[in-house]
Amino acid sequence: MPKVGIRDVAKLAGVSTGTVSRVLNEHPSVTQEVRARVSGIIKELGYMPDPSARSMRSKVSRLIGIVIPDLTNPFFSELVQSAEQAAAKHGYNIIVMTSFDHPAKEADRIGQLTSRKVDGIILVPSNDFHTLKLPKGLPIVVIDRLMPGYSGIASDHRSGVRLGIDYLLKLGHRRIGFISGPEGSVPANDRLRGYLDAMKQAGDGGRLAEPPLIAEAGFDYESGRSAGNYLLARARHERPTAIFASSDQQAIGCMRAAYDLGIPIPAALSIVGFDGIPLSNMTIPRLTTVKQPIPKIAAAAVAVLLNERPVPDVDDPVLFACELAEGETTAAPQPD
Amino acid sequence: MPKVGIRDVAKLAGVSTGTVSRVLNEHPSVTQEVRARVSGIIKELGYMPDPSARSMRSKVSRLIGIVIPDLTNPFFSELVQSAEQAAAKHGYNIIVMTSFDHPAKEADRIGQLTSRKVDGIILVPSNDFHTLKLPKGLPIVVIDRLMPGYSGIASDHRSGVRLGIDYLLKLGHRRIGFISGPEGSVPANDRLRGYLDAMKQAGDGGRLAEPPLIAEAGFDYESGRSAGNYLLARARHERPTAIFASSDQQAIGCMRAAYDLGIPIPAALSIVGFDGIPLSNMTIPRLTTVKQPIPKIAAAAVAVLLNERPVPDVDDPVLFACELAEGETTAAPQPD
DNA sequence: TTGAAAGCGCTAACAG
DNA sequence: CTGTTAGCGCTTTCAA
Repeated sequence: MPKVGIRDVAKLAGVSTGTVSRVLNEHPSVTQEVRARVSGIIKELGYMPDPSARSMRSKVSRLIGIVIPDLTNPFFSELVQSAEQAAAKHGYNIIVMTSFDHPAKEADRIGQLTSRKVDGIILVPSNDFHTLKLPKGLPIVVIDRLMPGYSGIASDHRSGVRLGIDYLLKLGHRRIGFISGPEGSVPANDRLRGYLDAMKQAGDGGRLAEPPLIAEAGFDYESGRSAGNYLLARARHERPTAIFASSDQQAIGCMRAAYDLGIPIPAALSIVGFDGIPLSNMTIPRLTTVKQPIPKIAAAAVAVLLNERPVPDVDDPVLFACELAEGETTAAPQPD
Repeated sequence: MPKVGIRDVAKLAGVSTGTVSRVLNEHPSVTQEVRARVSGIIKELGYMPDPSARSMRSKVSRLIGIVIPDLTNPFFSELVQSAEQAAAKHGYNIIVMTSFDHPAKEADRIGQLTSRKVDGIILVPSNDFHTLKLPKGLPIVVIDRLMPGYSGIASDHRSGVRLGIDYLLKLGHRRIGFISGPEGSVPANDRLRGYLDAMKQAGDGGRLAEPPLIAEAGFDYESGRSAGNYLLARARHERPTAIFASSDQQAIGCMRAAYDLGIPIPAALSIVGFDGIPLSNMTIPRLTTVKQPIPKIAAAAVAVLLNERPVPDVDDPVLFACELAEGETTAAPQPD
């Protein structure tokens, strides 16, 4: 089977390779008739244009790179999967890379993608992104963990958290604890601000817990567990009756902490998570959480790279609304 | 910044483009001295060879495709991540694609990868793989869900399951239920056989439960839950005292079923899962599970595609051993 | 609207 | 060991 090339097609169709190329690229200036004949031959021969040759001439690789901190994190794997779907619709494919949250590895990966001449990069920066210099000239859209100075797309963490806190307030909770994300992380800060906003507004002039019930932590399970222990290891009347965690994994860690301390959920403690990963539906009890519109974010990022959507302004990121998914970890507080 | 090409390097180094190319490709026949000078210039100029041009000539894309049913499944996402790591060590990158377990989508994706001229494909076939025709001439290695007739790499499901069942037997369990995977799935069958092997061998001449305590299910959470309900919704003395699930997600679904039925774990029911995904460590109680050596599988698959490891024989797949990870969901059975 | 022809940037003979 | 040179398979002017 001696590999069929564009010339074979041209010969059989009785046209020049130029015309075949024009058919391939849907160039308007080709007669219906010729187009039909050529397309026919192409199908008949099972001809597949060589992408290397193509991209060498046209400078388009139909490849998008995506760099994330950790594919094992369900949030990111869903993101990648959504991006793949969106890209595939346009004939684009995705190269995935994991940075493991190491700025050096991250820089290396971005370099690889650059030299691969991908048409664009979707980046979820490592938490410590300050040293990162993004290559100019290659379209990059930052996702989720926004970086000041680069165009970004994310969900509206701040108002998303408010959704959760307001829900707890409405249930009657007042001593609401908060497990924050790592300091310096942009989304972590946004989430924290959402919490502070909501608490202040509901504040009844300062009747809320003092000192503030905030524990700083990484976004992972173990951190959430430690933070939960910290918030819950105190006398009953100063202990929060509800905790909002900045990630589902944290929330699940916090559930473990409560379990180890013998605190029943939701009877004695309500918990709300953030992210809406599949896992949140599998816990016992099912986790109440604020769900991020991951597919929307991914699709928008792809659309930007494909110029189907304007590039978001550098200091005005595109934000998508979150929604609350009620589970079984929330209930009205017990009377003191 | 007028894009630096191989000729710029050649000119500045006072050599021909051929020599630069040889340096790039680590061809042995270049003097240390010349090699050093050229490398210097390359670095100085920040020259990056154009991968399209390269692969057009050399027929090597340094790209590996990986097609899996669902990236959202933690087992597969870890697989992809491991593959990415292994590939990166050799200067290869990974294109991921999701088939959603649709044979048609799967075929399409494989076609895309073929026309992209990737150097090889790592494939986890859809459960219904029988219609699938793999393109000849492109190295493909099937992993996890082996396909008869294609070279494959997986963990040793059969003996892995025995590990779990033997553990339960040693704890004293006799009525051990089994949640199998979907019928027709090769790994599901292997796991089932592991169960049957172990039960028969421990059988004391047939004293084991009759009829067999087997429930068929998909590998997902909901299926596991239904299967759990099925196995547990019977009178106490005929109910299994332990259940082995063919996947962690099933096991977690089964935990939910037990919870809903008011059956305490591990007091009244022991559960063992299979896979060893991160999630198994986050449940309450922590899941005892049989852990698959995912990184080994991924690395071996990459090694095969890179010719660093012999291609496994078509009817003799490479199998890696699993290991038991003891959690908190297993204990000796209660006296009847 | 279509054909002819000139490369894209690199690798791989083939000489020397 | 190194230079020269002929393309890889396609896209894209430039003419016709």
